[in-house]
Amino acid sequence: MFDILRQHIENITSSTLSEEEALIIKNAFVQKSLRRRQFLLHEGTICKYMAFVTRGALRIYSIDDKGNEHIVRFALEGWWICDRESFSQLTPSQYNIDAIEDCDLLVSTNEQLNQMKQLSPTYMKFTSILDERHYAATHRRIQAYISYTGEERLRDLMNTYPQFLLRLPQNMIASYLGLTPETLSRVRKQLMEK
Amino acid sequence: MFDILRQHIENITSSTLSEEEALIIKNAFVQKSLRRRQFLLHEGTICKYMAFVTRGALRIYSIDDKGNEHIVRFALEGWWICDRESFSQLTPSQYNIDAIEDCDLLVSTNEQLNQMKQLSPTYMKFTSILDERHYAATHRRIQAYISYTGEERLRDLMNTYPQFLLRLPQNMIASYLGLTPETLSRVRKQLMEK
DNA sequence: TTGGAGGCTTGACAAATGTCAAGTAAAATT
DNA sequence: AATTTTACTTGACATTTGTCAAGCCTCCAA
Repeated sequence: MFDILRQHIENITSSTLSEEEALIIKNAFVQKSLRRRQFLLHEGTICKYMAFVTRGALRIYSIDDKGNEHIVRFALEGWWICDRESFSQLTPSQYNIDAIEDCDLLVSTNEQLNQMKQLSPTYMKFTSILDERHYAATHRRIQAYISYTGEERLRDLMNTYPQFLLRLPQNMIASYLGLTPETLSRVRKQLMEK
Repeated sequence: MFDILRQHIENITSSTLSEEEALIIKNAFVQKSLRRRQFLLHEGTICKYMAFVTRGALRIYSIDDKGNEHIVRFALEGWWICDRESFSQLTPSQYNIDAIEDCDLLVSTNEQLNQMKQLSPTYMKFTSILDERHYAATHRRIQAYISYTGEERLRDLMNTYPQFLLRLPQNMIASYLGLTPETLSRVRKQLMEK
């Protein structure tokens, strides 16, 4: 299972990990499995783990005053998930993370990650590439919200992450897009007709 | 002018810069001034500079098919601005950055920043703290868009960045919130009446 | 001083999205 | 397989937001 992570790091950084470095990284992670609907993080608690997904799907979401869920992000195989604000500043999280499907994860703590950055230049490079990508992705997402209608955001999602539409339930897609399930249903229909 | 940046770095990192480190950092930046309406970045070009604002205000925005401007972010004194995707990956930017007021900036290139990270542990710490903060801020912003109405986003802005409302024109605030100027005007009125 | 130009507000109407309720389809559980 | 729960769709209507047009105000430049 660690091989998936190893290959992922090597792909992203275009480097080969020495056996020594690979061992350091391997030792920094613990294997963890979640059944559907189990939680990795509960609102109000501190996010202790950064998780790499080797199988399954998760979501991070908040719950507003009226009890509505708002999904901020999904994570599928090869993605990372955690509430980074809570994780790095040790503050109680406003978010929940739970499994949409049964999942296999490799989890690590903040101390272990920091140590790894010290010990492995490749891992350091890896995290900074991920940070850049995340930066770009969130920028694009904000852009989409301030500029696009629901239909345009759906079309954008179809181009950017078509897997989501095949794999995740409509009500979650709707929440991710900032729409109600009813509106998404109608917008989908309109889009079909074109 | 460099003293503002130096103190900023010291504040954020809770460290004191040695004279040697301070010099390294100082040498990595060049002073640059912009008059109102002058551009730091034009759409379609590569973003060569990361800018620290010592005086004035700027915005980063895109222009859609219909010619509407969409402001992604503002930068006031003590803030940083650049299109980081273009900056670090050397791709043409989809964004424009221009001065809302006359500005004084300290600008640096990607190579210089990377070199600085190598040479100054304090600067390295500084950038990772900023990354974390940026991460948290964009998360909150996405959150606001998927959960809030226009009125709620305005109220949120009043709590988070009250300076914006005093200093920046309404039409830009509207664009930042993803509303038309007309809608913002009405929403403001409603909020006053409460 | 005066004449724009741009920014802000308001009104009337249109389009997009939300809410509530009902019905149907699909999936999970027994 | 039967039952129960959950997800999805649709209709009717309410709310929010956008669009277009007009008017007012302020600031700046001629």
